[in-house]
Order: sequence, then structure tokens, then C-alpha cells
Amino acid sequence: MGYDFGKIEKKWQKVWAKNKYKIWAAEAKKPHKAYVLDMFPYPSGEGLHVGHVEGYTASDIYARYLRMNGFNVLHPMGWDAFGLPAENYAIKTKTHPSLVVKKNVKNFTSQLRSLGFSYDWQREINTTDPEYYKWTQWIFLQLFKKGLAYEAEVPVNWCPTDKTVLSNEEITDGACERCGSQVERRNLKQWLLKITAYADRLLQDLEGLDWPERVKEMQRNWIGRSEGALIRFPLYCDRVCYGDIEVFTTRPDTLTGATYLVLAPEHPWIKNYASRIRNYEEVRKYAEKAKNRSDRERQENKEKTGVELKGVRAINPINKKEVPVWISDYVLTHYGTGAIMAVPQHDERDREFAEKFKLLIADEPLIPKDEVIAKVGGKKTVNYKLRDWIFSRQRYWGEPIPIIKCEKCGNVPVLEKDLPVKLPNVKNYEPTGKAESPLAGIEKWVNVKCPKCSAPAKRETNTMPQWAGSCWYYIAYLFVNKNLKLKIKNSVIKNFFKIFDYWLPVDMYVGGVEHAVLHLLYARFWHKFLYDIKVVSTKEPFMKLINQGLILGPDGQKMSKSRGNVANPDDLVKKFGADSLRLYEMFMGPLEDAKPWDSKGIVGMHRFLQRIHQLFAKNNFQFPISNFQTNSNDQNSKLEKSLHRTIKKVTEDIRSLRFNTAISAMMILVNAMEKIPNLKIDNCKLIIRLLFPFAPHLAQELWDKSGNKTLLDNERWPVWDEKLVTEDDFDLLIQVNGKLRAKTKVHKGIGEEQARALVLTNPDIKKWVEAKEIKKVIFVPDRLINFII
RNA sequence: GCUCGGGUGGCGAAAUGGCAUACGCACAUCACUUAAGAUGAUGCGCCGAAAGGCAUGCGGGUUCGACUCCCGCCCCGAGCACCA
Repeated sequence: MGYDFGKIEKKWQKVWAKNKYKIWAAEAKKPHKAYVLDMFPYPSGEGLHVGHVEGYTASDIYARYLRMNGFNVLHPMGWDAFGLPAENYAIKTKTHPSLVVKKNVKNFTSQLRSLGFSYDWQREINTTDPEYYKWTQWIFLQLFKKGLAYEAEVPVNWCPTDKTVLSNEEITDGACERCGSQVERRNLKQWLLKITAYADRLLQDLEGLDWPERVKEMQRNWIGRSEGALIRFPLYCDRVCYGDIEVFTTRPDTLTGATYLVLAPEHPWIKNYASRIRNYEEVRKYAEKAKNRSDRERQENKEKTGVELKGVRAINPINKKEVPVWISDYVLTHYGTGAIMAVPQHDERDREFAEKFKLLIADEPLIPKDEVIAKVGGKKTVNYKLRDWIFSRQRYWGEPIPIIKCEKCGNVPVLEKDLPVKLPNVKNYEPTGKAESPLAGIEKWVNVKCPKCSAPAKRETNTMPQWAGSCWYYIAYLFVNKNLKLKIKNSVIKNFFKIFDYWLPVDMYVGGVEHAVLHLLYARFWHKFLYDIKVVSTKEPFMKLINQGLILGPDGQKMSKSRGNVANPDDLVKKFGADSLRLYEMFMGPLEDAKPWDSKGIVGMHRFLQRIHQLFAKNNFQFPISNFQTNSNDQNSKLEKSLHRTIKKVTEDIRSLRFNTAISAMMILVNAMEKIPNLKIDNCKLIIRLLFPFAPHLAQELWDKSGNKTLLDNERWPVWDEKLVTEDDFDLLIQVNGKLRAKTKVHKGIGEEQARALVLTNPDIKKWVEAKEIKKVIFVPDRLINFII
């Protein structure tokens, strides 16, 4: 008779699993589609954490709600399984990464199933499946063919622990985002993707997205657009001109106040004209030191340093005045032109530098920007902080970059028909620590014929970064169950278009905010590229984005093993059941807020479910159908009204993802039901349906026990009766000078005069207003009356 | 420093111009019990004997009426940060 959640949950999970979870299969047939997407997990050895459960429960509730409202819902799940964690773990345990992934996926799958998430498992994907990464490689080839994937020698961030290059997006405060090591600067030949070509579109199209403002703001900052001008300053050594130095400035109007120039230590002019610089040795030493200074060191010690280029003078083009030229590491080589005009009067950093080195701080007239630009022959321009995406990784566990290096033909793309370029199965996949991946050592794999000239050639041995597979996985779900394994042909790709048109864009995307300038930026970039080559027909992949808030430990700190404040979903499911865990995580507070975990809180949710079960069990899962008059004062009649108000509230709350208040509304209803000795409502069926998206196992069990043979997934969402939601009476609030003094129940639609007469006889009010002059009366129909005395 | 959030009981929170503190946790008392646990009932912002007064970070303003709108400040969180 008790609430045996363990048995109930296993029982229904088994029923749902029939025919490969066909019950949740999405078919591109019905008119109204809804694509409800979770950020797919990295299948780590740690397993699912409560943060996953939060986002996945929210999207599951939403998906179930839409399904019951007749939508054709696509709610898929898959595995983002390439990358460092699996590989590092594999090295540590001497197991092949593919086996590690296999094992972890198995664990994640059973965890997700134990929580009752309604995924379309027929569409499960895995980024490490060759049939999947065949398409990742195909997209890379398209980028290459359009000149958007290119090789160049660039200064890169090198993580000495993970022994690979990282992208700028993967660095936080000069440290590897993953392992925390200080990154080193190295100059290496790398593959890059030209994300900068999309900078403006990535920025502009943010406007139309229903995304959290802070995520949009982070992307805006990251792209960092600034409008300004390029201005040339001629450089002289001993009255001989040695070319121009071009500076970028957003304030050409302050040119008159530019009293010196500063070049980045790496600026090429310095090496090119070394012999003209009198103190070159000193300059070289400074540049050398700056190069070795990590980004973090530069940030921590903001004390300005620098060296003047002796014997070098520049001419300010607006007033022809001679100004000195310095180098300093506060000027960055990779932004703008790597050189600035310093205006100490206007710029805090320039002022600090000028004060330290006793340089001229000149007063100046401001001249309109356009006028200055025209006068000195400057050029209006736009600069971005965003830099091209460094796409090579010197590691084994990633998609091979499908390029063949031929001495005669250069970089030659692998033929599409030869995709996928499979990752060879090797024994030794430890990183080399050099600028090449472990694949370089596998001669059998590396040595191939050039597809163009058939001469002996070598494969590119770098692999793609972890983010590659997740750049398009939401598209992979759309054709995975039928077509992923097909040979690549144009006709095949064309066949996909109709499916893409139907499902895209994603209607609701739920995931953590940590991907704001990583996955979400990269995926938008690839999507826009796929739009340009006419694979997809929408400009943006994700219309609506929801970031679930971080779940903190009970101590208010971020959950971590070392702090010992981690809540483990498996333990909680075992102890309280999946339904209790789902409900608790949704009840904790607003979905998007960070919230501390309360180990006692889940008890309350468990009790709530237990009470519902008890309520039904007590009535043998049957409530007699009554023929009471609606609008009578009978308890059951009142309850019916509460029920309809609850339906309305829960419906509206699910639509706006306010699950915490939806749950409290259901609790209020159940509390009321418990107080009625002979429940006489047939409408308990409606309550079960309301509960279903939140606690699907218990709801289905009650539905079954009440004599229904159907699955709730196929039932309709309840509709409230507007007549029952509105009341005939209301509590008229009686205020004196804006303070509430009494209230009284009256009929709706009562007029001001009538209300006034009625209220003034009220003894509670009499004492406040008698012997006082009523100056004014404010009457708000169907709400309140306020006497000003 | 800049940008974006936020500040309400012992705790998680609700109310977005009209009944502040719904719902849940914790706590207290009682019932049941040999006991513990579970369960149920009742209570639970502060001051006050009561009438009543005071409370939504602080100070002002708008309004008949402000947690809610406006101005200034303080504090907490997140992101960015020598980006010219």
C-alpha cells in the first residue's frame, strides 16, 4: 500500500523502453513541431551530476507538456565524447579512449534512463563514431574549399600539462581552462578557422535571439567590435624617413594630443630597422623579456614598463610635431596594428605611462573625427577583439583533419568519397609534447598518395578540437536514424534539406552558461557557414536559450570532490526515487538562478509524492463521480474550482518555465484535497495529468491503478474551464489613507456608491473614519476602496 | 575599472503598482509509540498585555497606495579587463 517508488519507477521505465523507446520517437509529419534540445554531455568517468539533472528535467517537463498538447516534439540525446578528459583518463588507466568512452556512455545512459527522461533514443549520436565524424570532416572540407580553413604560423597558447595548443576561448586568466596550468606562448604552424569573417554577422544577429542578456553580452564583449581609424605616422631617423607606422585609434578626434607613439615589443618595424635604433641592444632585451612574460604576469603587474627607441622620431600628421617612439608591453601585438598613438590627456593608460617616463601631456583642441581623418589621409576601419579560431590539437583523441600534405601540391583536401578519415587504432596515443600529434608516428597511416598528383604524400596529423563535433550535433539528430551512414553524394545532402527546414531552428535550448563564448559561438559560426553554402535555411541555430543556474553545495560553494560537498544523483534516486529528485530540483527556485543544495529539502518533495499516493490509495484509486451543483458551497464544488485554477496556473507556469511555482500550486491543491473526508471528484484524472511531466513514474502508476490502460504520453493536457476559474465574489480591501484596515466579501461588479455605503457601516472602519472629514475616495473596481481623511 | 544579474523570515523562496512573507525546509509543542523513527495536528517576521505600531540592503522621490516605478548610495554574485 505504501509508495514503493523503486518498484514503480523500474516498472514504467521498462514499459517505455519497448520498441526502442518508440513512444518518444519524433516523426517529421505533424504540422506543429517543437525541437527541445539539451546540451549533450561529455561522458566523463564521474557520471551525471545534479546540474545535468536540473537542465535535463526542465527540458523534459517542457517536452512532455508540448507532446500532450499535440506538438511533434524532437527531444534527442547524444555524446560529446572526443577530447582530453577521456584521453587523459585512458593514458592513466592504460585503456584505449574508445573503451573508456564506451564504458562511460553505458553508465550515463543508464543514469538518464533511471531519471525517466523522455528522449528519442533512436536518434542517439556519438561524436566519436566514424559515421558521425565523417560529416564533421565533410564540413571542414567545405570550410577549406571556401578559404575559411587555412594554415598559418601564429603565436599560440600551449598547455604544458595537456601538451597541446588551445584556442583563446579555452584560456581563462592565462591558464588552461581544463587543468589550470599556465599556458605558454609558442609560435607554431596551425590550422585556423576564419571566424573573424563572420564577426559582424555573429554580432548583429544576436539581436533577434531570445537568449539571456548576459550571454548575448558576453558574446558581444568577446567579439569586441570597435569603430575607429587607421592613421599613419612617418618615422624618421636622422632626418631620413624610414616608412610609416600605422596606428589604430577609436579617437581620431584627439590626434592633436598624441605626444608619443608606442609599439608592441613584437612590432616588425623594430627588427627591420634594428641598425637605425641607437639603443637596439636595450630594446631587444626588453622585447625578449616581454615575450617570456605570460599573460597573467602582464595582468598582475600593471606597472608600466617600456624603452624609448633612441634616435627614432615620428611626425604627428595633424600638426607636424616631432614625437618620441617607445616600445611597451601594454600595447598588444595582435590587436589593431600593434602600435598606438598615445594621448595622455585622454587615455588613462597613456597618462600613467607619460607620468612615469616624464613625457609631454599636451592640452589640445578636439577636432571632429571625420575632419581629422580627411586631413591626414586616415582610413575609417572596424576592429575586432575576436581572432581566428585555432583549430589544431596535438592529441590523439579527436577527428583527424582531412588534409593531405603534398610537397608539390601543398595542402590537398581528402576526396569526399574517401571520408571518413578514420582515427587509426593504435597502442601508443600519449601526446608527444612536440608540435605534432601521436598520429605522426604511425607511418602506415601517415604515408599516402596525393589525391591530385599521386606522388607520395603525408596526412595532416593534428586533430580537431573537442568543440568540432558539437558545432553541428543538433543537425546530426535530424538525419541520424536513417541517413548518417549514407555515402556522401550531393543528391544525398539535398535530400536532407527538407528535414532540416522542417526542424530548424531549435526552439528551446537548455544548458549551462559556461559555453557562452565557446560552443555557442562556434556553433553559430558553423551554422552561418552552412547557411551560406545552402545546407540550412535559417541564419541562427538556437532561437531560445535557457541557462539553468548552477547548483551549489550546501555550503554555498561550487560543488567539488575536494570540498566534499557534492550531491550524487544515483544515491538520491536510490533513496528517494527519480520523481522526488526531479521535483526537488525544480522546486529549489527559479530555473536560471544559482541555488545551494539542501540535503533536507528533497525530503519535503518525497513527502509530497507520498501524500499523493496515499490520497489515491486510501480511495482505492477511484473517486466516486458526483453530481453536485457547480457553484454550490459544497466542499467538493469548491475543490473543483481550485482544481481548475491550478490547471491554469500550472499551464501558464510551464509555458514560462516557472516550475517552482507550478509545483507549489499543485501542493496547495493536494493540501486542500486531503482536508476533504469524502472526495467526490472524477477530475482527479486531471491532477494526474498535471503531475505527469514533473513526476512521470508516479503519475503513470496512479493512472494505471485508476483503471486506465493508456500511456499518459498519449493523453491530452487538461484544459481549464474559464467559468470555474473566475469567482463571483471577491474580498474588497478597505483602506484608510492607503493602509489596509479591513476586508469584506462582496459580489463582483459592485459600484462605488454601493460599496461606500456598505463599507461605512462596517464597525472596523467606523472607528477610523468617524468624526473625520473624508477628503477623497479611491475606488478600484473589483479590488479595493481607499478613504483619504 | 566597465557590463550584466541580484539583495524579502532561521534557510530555499512567493508576490512585478493594490492583502508582504504563498509553497517547502528547519524549529517548537501535542497526539500515536515501551522508545526511536515515520506519520498526523497546531504554532512559527519583529516590538507590544492589548489597541496597535514597525519591517522587503540604505537614503530620497513619484503615487490615494511602492518589494514592485524613478534618482543617488552600499553590499553580494557572474562576466570582461592595458583591446588604444
